[in-house]
Amino acid sequence: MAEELGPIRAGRRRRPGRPTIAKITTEGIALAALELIDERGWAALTMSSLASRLGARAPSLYHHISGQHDLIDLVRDLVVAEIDVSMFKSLPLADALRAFGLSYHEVFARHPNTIPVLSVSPIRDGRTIGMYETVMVAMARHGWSGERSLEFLLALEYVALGTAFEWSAKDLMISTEAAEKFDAPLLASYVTSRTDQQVLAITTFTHLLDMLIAVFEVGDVASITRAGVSALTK
Amino acid sequence: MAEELGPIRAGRRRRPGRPTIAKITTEGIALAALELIDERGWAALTMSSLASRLGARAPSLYHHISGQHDLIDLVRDLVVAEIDVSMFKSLPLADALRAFGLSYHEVFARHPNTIPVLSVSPIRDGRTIGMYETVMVAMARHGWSGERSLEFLLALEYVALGTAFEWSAKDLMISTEAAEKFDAPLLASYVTSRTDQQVLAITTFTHLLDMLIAVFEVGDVASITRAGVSALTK
DNA sequence: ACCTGAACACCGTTCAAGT
DNA sequence: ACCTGAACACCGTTCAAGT
Repeated sequence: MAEELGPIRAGRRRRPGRPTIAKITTEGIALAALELIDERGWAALTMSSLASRLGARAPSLYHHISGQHDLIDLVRDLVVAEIDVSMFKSLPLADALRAFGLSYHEVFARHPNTIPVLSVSPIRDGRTIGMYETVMVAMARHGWSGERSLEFLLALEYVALGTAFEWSAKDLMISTEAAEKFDAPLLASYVTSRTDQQVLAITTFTHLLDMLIAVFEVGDVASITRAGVSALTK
Repeated sequence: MAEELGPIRAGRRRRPGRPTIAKITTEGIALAALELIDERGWAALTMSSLASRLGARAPSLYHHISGQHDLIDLVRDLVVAEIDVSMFKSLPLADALRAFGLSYHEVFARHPNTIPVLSVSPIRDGRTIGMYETVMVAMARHGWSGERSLEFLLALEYVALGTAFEWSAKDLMISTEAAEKFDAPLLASYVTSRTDQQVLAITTFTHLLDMLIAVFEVGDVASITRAGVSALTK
């Protein structure tokens, strides 16, 4: 005899209704979002693609996050969690800053696709604020002024994010093809010769980091004169 | 008697058909796009809003550009056109690099909303490639290696774009509210004390630029040792 | 409480119709 | 050649219906 199902079983997919155990958690959303960005970039992070990676539908996400806006904070929190700040408890300031800078760079070189959005979105998560505070406190303990501390930290970030993105992201900023197309032979030769991108990124960043530390160790950067540095011998 | 108009005059707006003089030009699109970004940011740059600023409809734009993709190149071309590179013909290298850096920073401080997209999109326009080549040629003439030239130029860009964006864009990266909310008193006090954002941005950038020039003037940045710079007296 | 389909307002882009 | 409305496939988000 005909079962009495009617339109209720018209489709083959799960019908609405609260599951006995939740399918989705905020942590799960964060992890899936970072995975998606690492693999395919922010443009691929749609509510639909994110939900399907979690075995659910886009509207379900709104029970756990308030909108796309929240995704940025969740992803930043995950990435910043990978940055080591423990060295400020044990090492002298200059050594700690170097180790911190290397860790910061390393983490973003591992997640270069996060940079385009994270580098231009206001910071709203506690973990990142906490990281800044840790660095600032260590600097203050060594007598650095607020201005000097902020200038150093921001310069470190710009250079770290810039090199990590420039040499790790899928699309390089300057392509050999573009340089050749517009008849810039010198630039083309420089760009082409950067063969091992990953190694060069770390080398370049390390040079710039050491330079920053050396200069800021002396005092406020305003006190460094061009004549002074020029007088240096190798 | 009823005029025989039917659906033809149903609306009051212009019907399709080629106008005797074109309403839109590629230059007009570029200028309108930059205006829109300066005023309201990239998110506000929709095909619809752009077309309406030109007195046309979104599909019309496709007769002049191939898609959103092209807008980035057009906007970059306009912005880079404002950067002065004439100093490389007249000034000694160090002075030319300083004047160039200041011009570069000034232009992006005037168009901070362009930074989030321009700083992470591959360069495809001839004017920007030409700017790089000009700087590279001047450096090569003074014996700078390709590696040294690229490292300097990229470091200059990261720092210039970073400071221009940090202190000029509508949303600051670190807000006093966030620092207070997450109990980071030192950071909060530093951020709060940055009262005159515009002036500080230029000051900070100038310090870092002078530092970069001083260090790179000596040689490849790899040759600068921490001990060497630390030995500097004020 | 939490998942869902349907619905809404908006995108970018294509295309045939019109001059 | 160039402008247009209509149409399409896709967004993010809301909400009532369902458990």
